Amino acid sequence: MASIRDVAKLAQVAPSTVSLVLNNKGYVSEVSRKKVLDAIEKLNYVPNELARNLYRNSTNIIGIIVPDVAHPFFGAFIGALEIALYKYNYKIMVCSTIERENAEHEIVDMLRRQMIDGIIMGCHSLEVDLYDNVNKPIVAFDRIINNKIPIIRSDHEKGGRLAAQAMLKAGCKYPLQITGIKNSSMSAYLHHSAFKDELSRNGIEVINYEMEWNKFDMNYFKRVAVDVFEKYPHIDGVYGADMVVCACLGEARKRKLDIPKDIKFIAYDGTFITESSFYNITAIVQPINILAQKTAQMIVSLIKNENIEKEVIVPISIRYGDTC
Amino acid sequence: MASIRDVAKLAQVAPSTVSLVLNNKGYVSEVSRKKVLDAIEKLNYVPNELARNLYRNSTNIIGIIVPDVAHPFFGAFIGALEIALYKYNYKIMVCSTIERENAEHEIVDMLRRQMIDGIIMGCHSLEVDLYDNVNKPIVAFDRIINNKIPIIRSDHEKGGRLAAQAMLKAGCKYPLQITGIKNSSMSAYLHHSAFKDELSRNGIEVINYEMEWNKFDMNYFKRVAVDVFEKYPHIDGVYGADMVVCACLGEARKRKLDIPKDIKFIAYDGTFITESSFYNITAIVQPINILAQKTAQMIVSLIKNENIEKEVIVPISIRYGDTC
DNA sequence: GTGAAAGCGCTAACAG
DNA sequence: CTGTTAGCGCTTTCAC
Repeated sequence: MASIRDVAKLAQVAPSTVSLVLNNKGYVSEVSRKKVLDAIEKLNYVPNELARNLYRNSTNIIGIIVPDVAHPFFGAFIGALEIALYKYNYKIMVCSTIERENAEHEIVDMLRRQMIDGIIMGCHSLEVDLYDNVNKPIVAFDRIINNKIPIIRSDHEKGGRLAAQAMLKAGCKYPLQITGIKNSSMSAYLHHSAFKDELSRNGIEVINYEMEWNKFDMNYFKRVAVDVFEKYPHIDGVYGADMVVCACLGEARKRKLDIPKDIKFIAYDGTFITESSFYNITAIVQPINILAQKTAQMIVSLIKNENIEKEVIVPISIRYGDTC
Repeated sequence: MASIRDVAKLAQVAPSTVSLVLNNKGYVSEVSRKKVLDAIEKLNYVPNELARNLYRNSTNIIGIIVPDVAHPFFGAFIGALEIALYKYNYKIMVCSTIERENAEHEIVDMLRRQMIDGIIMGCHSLEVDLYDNVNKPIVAFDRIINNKIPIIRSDHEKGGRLAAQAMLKAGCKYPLQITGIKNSSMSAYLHHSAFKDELSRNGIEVINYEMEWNKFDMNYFKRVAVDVFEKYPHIDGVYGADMVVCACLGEARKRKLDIPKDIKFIAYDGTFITESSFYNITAIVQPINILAQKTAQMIVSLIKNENIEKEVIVPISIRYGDTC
């Protein structure tokens, strides 16, 4: 591995001159510049980023924690974040907490150890106090951690209301919603309670079906779907996150229900799977790209020590499909 | 930021002693150890990983390139890789090439600059010569780069054959396969040609429908589905990757075809979306966890300079659903 | 314009 | 068992 000193030696200049050329800083005579560039070429020299990182005390890497990369919502979010952060010259390092409980500790630790410049926290931590003494850039995505850490999320209250209104308009009388909520600090709580309230205000009571929390595999959702229809065969509307609604649609088919006549479905999130199913599923669509852009912007501002808003709420909308 | 020197000063020992304590190396008297630990506690000291990285000339980060993190296959692969690599104490850094053409250059560059210790290359590069002079750990996932870089993939030939046999058994006479292949170095080529050959051997000709390459969005697949049925309304079997098969199923529904009586479907990959659709889609299932484990194992061996196999081929199987 | 020198924070020889 | 010292490879003052 050629170092900057080797280049300097070959070019017959000082290491600092090489550095200036590399970083396009200060003034370097054309003669020296040429000699340096030639030497770099000849030695096939590549600067060592680790030394730079040490000097600058930063890596231009942002850590991202999500429950599960393979989940369509988080997958899309991460993809969008990668692109958004790239514009600010940051790379991403992804950690999933599902199946790896201590991922959260680890990434906070990496922040402390200077391995990453900031964290985008998109999972539902149970150990909020983990973040108490970390006075470094952290942005919370769709989750309240503490009152110091800024948060970005969709307008879930409106999302829940939109869904409720669509159910009402479609003439739904016995709606059921499937929740997977640990506690009210999770913002999913917001749309589910808005959904319930809005319907209730119109004289319709929503059945709450509670799932296990932080479960994302299709087989589990299928079991939930079976259970939902066994316990509540009379329902004529289902509201829940994309994947579980997909599973319920499949179950409705097995039960030979006519969709949307017999039963209506609205999915929350509106990831590609609501469009890839047999039916186009009516969905409340979270604007993933905008969320990612805002999140990227915020973590970068935080790193630069700029002023930021404590809360960014992004508008949400409904996309009508065949199921409601 | 407290440094190792501050700790040493407070503990009244030398920095090297602190280092020994931190790394649990060599012998340190209980008295010194205690003093050091106290000082660390008091100063809230956290070692700076960047300095370590510089010294060791490694970061324990593996770069992963895929076309699209949000794609269900790659999402699952990345999730599995994260877990597999975690066991070897590596973190991952993800890059998608879709929408970011130069991601590939960048990540190779990071390898050169010592920012990452190795690369798992899971996208279909068009610039194979990019890798010619990189004499560092690279593993190719499902893709031939050059004869120096080891490859891991499923047994696609068998996958194609299994699909063909299932189609035959189901009595399919006019199968169509949807490909998205750039050139024969892509291993998708293998299963598609095996599929065609196997059916041909049984007197059945497969129609080839060629999609654009490296396109992964659902809307595109839906357009493809419409086009497929418009051009070839008489087909009674569709074979292709998960997402496009999902789209075709949706189109078949619109055309009121009876599934699987009128038309059969087999999806290649078998990601969760084949199980989340209205139907359980019959699929050739790539063993993502095993692929990820083998890939992780291989890149780690490569980093450690151990001997490795040049090619690892993992068995594949068919999962019967409702569509064939 | 350019070079010498200090230092980012840590590790590992090597004396003692 | 512990301290001194010399780097890892780069950047940046600060003289010249």
